[in-house]
Amino acid sequence: MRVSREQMAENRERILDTAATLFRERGFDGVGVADVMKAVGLTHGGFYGHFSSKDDLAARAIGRAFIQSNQRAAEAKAAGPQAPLQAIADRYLSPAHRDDAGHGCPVAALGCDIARQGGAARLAATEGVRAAIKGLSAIAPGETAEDRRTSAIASYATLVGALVLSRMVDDEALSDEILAAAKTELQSAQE
Amino acid sequence: MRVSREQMAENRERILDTAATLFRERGFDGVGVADVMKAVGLTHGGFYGHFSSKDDLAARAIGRAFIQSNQRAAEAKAAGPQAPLQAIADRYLSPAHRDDAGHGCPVAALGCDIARQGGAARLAATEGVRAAIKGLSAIAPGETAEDRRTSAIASYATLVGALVLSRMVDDEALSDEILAAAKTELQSAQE
DNA sequence: GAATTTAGATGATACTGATCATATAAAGAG
DNA sequence: CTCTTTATATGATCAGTATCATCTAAATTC
Repeated sequence: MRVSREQMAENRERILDTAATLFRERGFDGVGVADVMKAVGLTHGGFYGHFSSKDDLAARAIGRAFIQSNQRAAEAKAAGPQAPLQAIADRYLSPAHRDDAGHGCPVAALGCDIARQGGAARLAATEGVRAAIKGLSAIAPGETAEDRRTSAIASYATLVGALVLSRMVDDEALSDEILAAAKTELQSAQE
Repeated sequence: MRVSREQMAENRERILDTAATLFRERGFDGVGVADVMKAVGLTHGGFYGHFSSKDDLAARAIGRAFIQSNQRAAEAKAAGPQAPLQAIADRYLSPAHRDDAGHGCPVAALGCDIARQGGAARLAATEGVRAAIKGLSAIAPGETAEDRRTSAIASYATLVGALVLSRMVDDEALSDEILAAAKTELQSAQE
């Protein structure tokens, strides 16, 4: 059955958002086109009216996930009394973020998947990483702009690595310890 | 056709090694049982004489990858004139390691895949991470053992995150910059 | 409000992949 | 040297999965 023009646009948005979440939860190969469409409440056949292929969807979903993620980081900067980098680390390294990969950082959720992906998906991710580094550079410590950029990249890496490790391990105490250790180290690097 | 007892044991080893490499290169879902067996030079049917399932293989392959990886780190510690942590970082954050995921760190290559994996695979990875942290703790800076462990975990996270980021991006200059930035920051954290 | 367009539904196709039943030929036991 | 065992090979099954052709009913358009 046909739906209105704006309903269609909304459906497309929901497909993208749903895909961005499902991919982060289960990985690219863990989610089928039909899974995404079913989660949205549509049937699989209509998919190719919106996207040219699953890869196309993946690339756009990655782009969307990065935009949301970088936006959340920008929000965290502003809010709260702490230093901006500490505010970001507190959110990023929280158990809540660890336990909800579907709505979290796409690098931690899909980093190694993206590294194996081709063309468009890699490009979208590269833009996202660039934007994230730029955002962090504005609040990283350091005398020169170069120093701040170096520090921003290293902090980004620490955040990502700690979250990946904390999600991998099968022991909650160790997982919490990893998050806490990264937070502590980022704090002392700040001075 | 049947092969000798030791030939069979050797075949099993080769299946494990091959799987450990292929999984790191292409991810769990990117490699089929038949792919592994073909790479070893056997046919797919014989697989279930060696392992009870693909998940079983995955768990054992992860264990093997961690042992090899931690061993390489231990070797790097001893060799060379630099501080041990710097020696490890130099190897870990080298373009050679970035460009050869199949023989490198299983966390950077499969971290997010493992996080989605169940049971045995997670357990094997947890042991591997624990061992890696222990190894790094012995050479990390800090007054108390606790400080050293915290520092070791954070350094581990920085290494992993930087490698993942460097593999994700589609721009070699940026990729190199990420590796260099993490190396620099680990060096200055050392003092 | 009739004619036209089209978003999404239905169903088919062509692959791929995990798992297993059975066959076979070579190893190891006697 | 024969008999038994068994590591692999062959081939089948069953379940998914991406993609596409076709249909249909509702939204636009005139």
